[in-house]
Amino acid sequence: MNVTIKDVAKKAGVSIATVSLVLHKSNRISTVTRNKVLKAIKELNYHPSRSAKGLVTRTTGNIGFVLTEDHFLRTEPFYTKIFLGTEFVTRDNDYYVLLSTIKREFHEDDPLPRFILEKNVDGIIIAGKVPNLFISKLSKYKIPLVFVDYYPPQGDYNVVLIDNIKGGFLATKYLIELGHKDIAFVGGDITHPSITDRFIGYKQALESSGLSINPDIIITDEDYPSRANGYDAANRLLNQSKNITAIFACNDAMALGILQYCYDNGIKVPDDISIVGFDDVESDISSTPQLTTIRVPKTELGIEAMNLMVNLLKEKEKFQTRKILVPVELIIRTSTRKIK
Amino acid sequence: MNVTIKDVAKKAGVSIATVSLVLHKSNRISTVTRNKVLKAIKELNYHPSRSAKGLVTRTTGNIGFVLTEDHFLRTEPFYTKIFLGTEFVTRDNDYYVLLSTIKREFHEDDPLPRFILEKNVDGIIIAGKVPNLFISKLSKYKIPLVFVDYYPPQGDYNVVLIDNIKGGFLATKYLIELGHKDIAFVGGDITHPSITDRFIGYKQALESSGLSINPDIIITDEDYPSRANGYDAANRLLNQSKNITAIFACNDAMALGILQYCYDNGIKVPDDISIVGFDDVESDISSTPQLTTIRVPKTELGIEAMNLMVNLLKEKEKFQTRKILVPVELIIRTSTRKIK
DNA sequence: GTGAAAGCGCTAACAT
DNA sequence: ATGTTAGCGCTTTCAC
Repeated sequence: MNVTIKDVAKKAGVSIATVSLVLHKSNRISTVTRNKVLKAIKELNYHPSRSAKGLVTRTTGNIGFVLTEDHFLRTEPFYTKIFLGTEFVTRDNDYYVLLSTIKREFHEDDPLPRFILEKNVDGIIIAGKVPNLFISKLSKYKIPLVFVDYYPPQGDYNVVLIDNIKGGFLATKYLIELGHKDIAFVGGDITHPSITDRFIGYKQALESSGLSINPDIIITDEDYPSRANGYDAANRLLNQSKNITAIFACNDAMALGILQYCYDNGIKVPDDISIVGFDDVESDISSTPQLTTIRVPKTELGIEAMNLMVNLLKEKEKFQTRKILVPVELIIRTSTRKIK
Repeated sequence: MNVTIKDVAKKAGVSIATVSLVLHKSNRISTVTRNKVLKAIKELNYHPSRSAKGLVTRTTGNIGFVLTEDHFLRTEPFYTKIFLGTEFVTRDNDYYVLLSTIKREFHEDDPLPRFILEKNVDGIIIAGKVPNLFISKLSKYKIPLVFVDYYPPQGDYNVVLIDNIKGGFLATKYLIELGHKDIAFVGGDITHPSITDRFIGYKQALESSGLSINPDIIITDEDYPSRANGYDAANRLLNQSKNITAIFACNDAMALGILQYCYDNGIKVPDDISIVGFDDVESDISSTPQLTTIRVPKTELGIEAMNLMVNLLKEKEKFQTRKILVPVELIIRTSTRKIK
């Protein structure tokens, strides 16, 4: 059999209550006794049974992590890294993470993740955009929630977000500082909050520099910010507006598509045109030229989200909803250049 | 409070033992009683407490899933899909999956995943190549193991593998049937069992067709089967051996690198050279031409691994180690053509 | 500062 | 065919 609290108590010559007290950092235990107990725990390699603990405390020690299947399977391991960040935090916090995907299209009678139905998590972290219907069904369960990289359209929630506005601002500001004036914006699904914010940052940078916003060089009608759609957007954009000297793409995938289009059509980057992306994905093969971009600390997002959750669970009632903005950083590489 | 077995018993007008018996599909319960209980369970939306159950059965209901961090974060979601496969199976099997990554370089005093130290899993699935040191440290814990997409160099283990030999054979055989005779092999790390097997399949196909194996057109000294290394291998290969008409790359990443090299150097695919890959990766942007390849059912690998684990846990002692080979399939696209 | 004991929800051996 | 009950390992209240 496994070693239990009884074994520890016997070895340390104390009662099991004392062992429990030591484990919970109670200060009503003398240093001598505490050390005896700690020593016994170490020698026996004792680990408390989660089942027993859970039974009495009515907690599970599990945190659910939910995201849509397509997010989880994305080629760029964006959400995978967020997940990993949450996992890192739990290593020091005595929680386990249970991951479950849901369908991107969530229907009325689609099942919720089993850990929700069975109440087998103490809290749930939701990563990326999820269907509204899912959120509303989930709300009935009164489980603490933390959203990461997505803010639901309505309601007051705990969220951890990239500072997208700042990122859009930094990217655009940098291009302006390089002397660019005709700076195009290429976005995918502009209804996505992250893209909207990057676009806001773009506009703020232009305005703050006294540059006007030219709707002709703003492309936001692609349905998804993919590489292929970036290629397509570049095609439309560059054939129509000849005086563009720089493009801010809403993410690296689109930027890489634009880069590809330029390469295929003899447009030199950064000589003819400067390009800035967003995300800082590591491609399997690095692009030529290398992309100037906004670095998003993905793992950090997960770390922040799980820390938030852990605190939330610790403080219980008196916890107020919190918003955390994770800062981003401009990474200057070779897809941008100064112009006169 | 949550609804417990007592509530169900009261509602159904039976004892808690009867409820438990019904739950465990005992046949010593009359149909009438069973239905009463089932009805109460449904009406109360009762879910047994895992903690209580775990406490008495000394099980946790959790399965660990371990892989190296670099595997998990690979651009192509190969292992992510395997993981998802395991998750799918657990939805019907009342287990939860706990994922933990380990370092690719595992050192003597690196910590094992916490769920192992705390004995909080009933079994562990190990995906992809992991350090030998990790396996040997793990073995001390006497936890049932299933390996997926990797076979440890020594020991008798439960494994779920791709039929790599068959895949290598199918790919090469197809090229031979198209009339190719000078078929190069481009592999990455040839010491990796999967690559070794694909290479064996390659040789078997050549031999079975009476073709000789030409060491000059076999490149196996790249350290990792990446796109960049495929590019590099193509560079060396095609500058040195002018009469090659086809290349079997050990995976799609390398094949795409080769494709890129051909494109950059004016070599037409499939006109000048036919290329076959392995894995059937979906790229963010589909290559031109599209890659003929061997499809590997990734989710299926996870499903098989978890099924194996569930059965293993069910049968306990009398379980003999099992090997499962998951079949692969030739996917013919446009990177290959018949020659005269 | 420490211990005794109740009880969390369940399973399984035993009784009826 | 169904019920009674001990006990799994732990936390927590209450006594001392």
